[in-house]
Amino acid sequence: MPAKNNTSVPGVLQVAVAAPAHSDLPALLSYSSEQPLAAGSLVRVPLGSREVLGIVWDAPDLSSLAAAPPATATLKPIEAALPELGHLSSAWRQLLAFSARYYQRSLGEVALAALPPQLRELDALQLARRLKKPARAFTPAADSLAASPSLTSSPTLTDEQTQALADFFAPSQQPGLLQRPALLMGSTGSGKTEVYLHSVARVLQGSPTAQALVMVPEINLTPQLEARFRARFTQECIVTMHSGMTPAQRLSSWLLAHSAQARIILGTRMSIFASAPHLALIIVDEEHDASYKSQDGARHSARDLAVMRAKLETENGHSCQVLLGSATPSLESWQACEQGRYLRLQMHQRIGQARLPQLRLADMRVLPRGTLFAPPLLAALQEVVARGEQALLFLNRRGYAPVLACDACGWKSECPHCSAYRVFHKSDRSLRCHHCGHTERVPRACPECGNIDIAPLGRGTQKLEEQIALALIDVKQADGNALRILRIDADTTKLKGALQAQLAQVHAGEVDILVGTQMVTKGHDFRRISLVAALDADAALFSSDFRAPERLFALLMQAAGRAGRDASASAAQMWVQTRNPGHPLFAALAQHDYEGYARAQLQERAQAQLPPFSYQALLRAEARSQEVAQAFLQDAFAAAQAMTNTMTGDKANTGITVYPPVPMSLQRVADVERAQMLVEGSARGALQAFLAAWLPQLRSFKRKGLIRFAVDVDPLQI
DNA sequence: AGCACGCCGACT
DNA sequence: GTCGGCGTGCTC
Repeated sequence: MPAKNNTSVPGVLQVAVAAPAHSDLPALLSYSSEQPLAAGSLVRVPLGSREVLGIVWDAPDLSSLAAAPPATATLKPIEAALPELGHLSSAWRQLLAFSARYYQRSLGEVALAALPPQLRELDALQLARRLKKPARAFTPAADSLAASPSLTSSPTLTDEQTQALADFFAPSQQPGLLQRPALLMGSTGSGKTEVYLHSVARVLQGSPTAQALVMVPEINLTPQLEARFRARFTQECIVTMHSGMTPAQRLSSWLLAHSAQARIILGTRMSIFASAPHLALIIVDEEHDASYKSQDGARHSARDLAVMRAKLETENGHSCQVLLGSATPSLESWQACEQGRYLRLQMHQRIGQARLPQLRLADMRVLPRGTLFAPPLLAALQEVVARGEQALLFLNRRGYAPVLACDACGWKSECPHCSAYRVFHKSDRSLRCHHCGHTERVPRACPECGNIDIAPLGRGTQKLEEQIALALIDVKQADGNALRILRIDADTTKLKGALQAQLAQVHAGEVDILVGTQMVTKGHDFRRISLVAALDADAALFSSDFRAPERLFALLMQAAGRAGRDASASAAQMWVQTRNPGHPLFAALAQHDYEGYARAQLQERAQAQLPPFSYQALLRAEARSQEVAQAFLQDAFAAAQAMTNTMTGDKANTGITVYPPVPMSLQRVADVERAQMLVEGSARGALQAFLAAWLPQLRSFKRKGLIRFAVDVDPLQI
């Protein structure tokens, strides 16, 4: 949708400012300005008693003028223009306008939140000073740029990699038409990163100004990604963008990308909003990963926005392609391939001799209750260690035990502020709530009845570390020394650089058995691990969340991918301890059959009319009491029903289904009660139209005790 | 969201 | 007599 300027008034600017979602303010505020400023320009404007950063926006077209702007004579003038900053491109503005509309937030909130915080804080003078300082990032000297190609030594591509690249860059059948997004399906170890590196090289060589954006799901993965790109593109300016950077670093990276000096941008989901005027390629690695969906503020999906951004950039005159990559794509992306909306690129083989690990199920039903490790798994661990290889034990629960309980009276370590148990951490003998952070020393005796015998129930990674050490106490390394066990989880990696240091220990072979949470299953390239074991996968098998099986399959595939990456390692094994060895998920996993599993899952989803065969939105309310949260949602529910009834008219079906409010599964967090209600639409457009008509009414249902409410469009967790 | 204004309790 | 609690209301 090209921007229309048909209601612009000379001397009047439409400006987006950081106004919250549910304030009375319109999306754009009018200010007077002596000089005309192009849309996308940055300005500082007075707002109430403060002065804030604003973005000059395209004048709205007549149809969207809800309320008449104030009389021109009474408009406040802008405080200052910031011409040194240039302007934000039309494609960028359209992306942010789309994001605001689709995720039902105000334009100003979304657009301003997409800029680096420091840019918002600095006034015109401070900014001018900041811009004089050369940005502290690697920029190649001009002469070396001309002298050597940007692409340095790269390994020979496999046939599959060559084919994937050829297909991705094949000229579109009809010139001028939008290139379809591509989904690169490559099993772990098939060399997806190499395809990314080549794609970026190709795009950068295709145009002297072209920029590429590469996203990874987690901040932890940026260092190794950055290392790979810096080693390959020694002559290019590369910047990173993630929330772990200091405000000054973030501003610096942003300015380099905005000024097009940086040609490669690496980052987490936030980088989808980077200003990059010549963006020609967006890569989304591990596109199935839930981390691409923002869980705070505007709940956007950076993966979905990447597809939209490529489209908008292309429509605005310069072609931009998008490449999604995963061994286990989201069912949404997989379905898009099946329907021909996305181009499928497949790589089945692992590089070199590396083979996918063999799945070994340990049937826990045949073992005495309370067995910690299946004997065959222990035997396999011993063999692995004896060969001087490494093993990874994976348990998705940190701490020592998830709950502490009293045998005598039944007391459990509930958090006083949340509807959850506090987790026992043995190292500092604390009870910690993983939701609100509330921490206390472990009581000596049961606080209810004084019984001394309070016992930890279940196990977390700390206990697992202890148990495996005990179970293998007689096992020595090949050279006769004691086993070295290392635990990696959020608790051991709190300090900056700790994770990198611990991973280095693993790489250096200073560790025999690695114990960890989900954190270690993602992306890290372990060379000598030949055995991976998932110790407690059963919980996810029977979860009420319809996406749980999809996630578990991806998680186990990804975990399995950590094993056997080195050709010299012996046959790699993936162990799963389960009481449900007959579950179809394991059969598919044993065959490494993502496609079969995806088909079966999609069929189930189709029958139940679940996404991607329907579209969902959640309305969430937080309040001082559950009654207030529910009462608010009840009003919203009634309004929604009234709407669908009127919308129905003569038709039998509006395509919208509204479900009654329910408490959230984690009902109380930090003394805030939470409830939600689900809205389902048979089509994206129908759901969007419904939300746009419904949400403006909700403000009038606000009541005392209601803290906030928000919608989550395309929620991942229900 | 900020940040004002505004009307009621314990301190120099 | 003032400092400060956070309840309502406004911001082109």
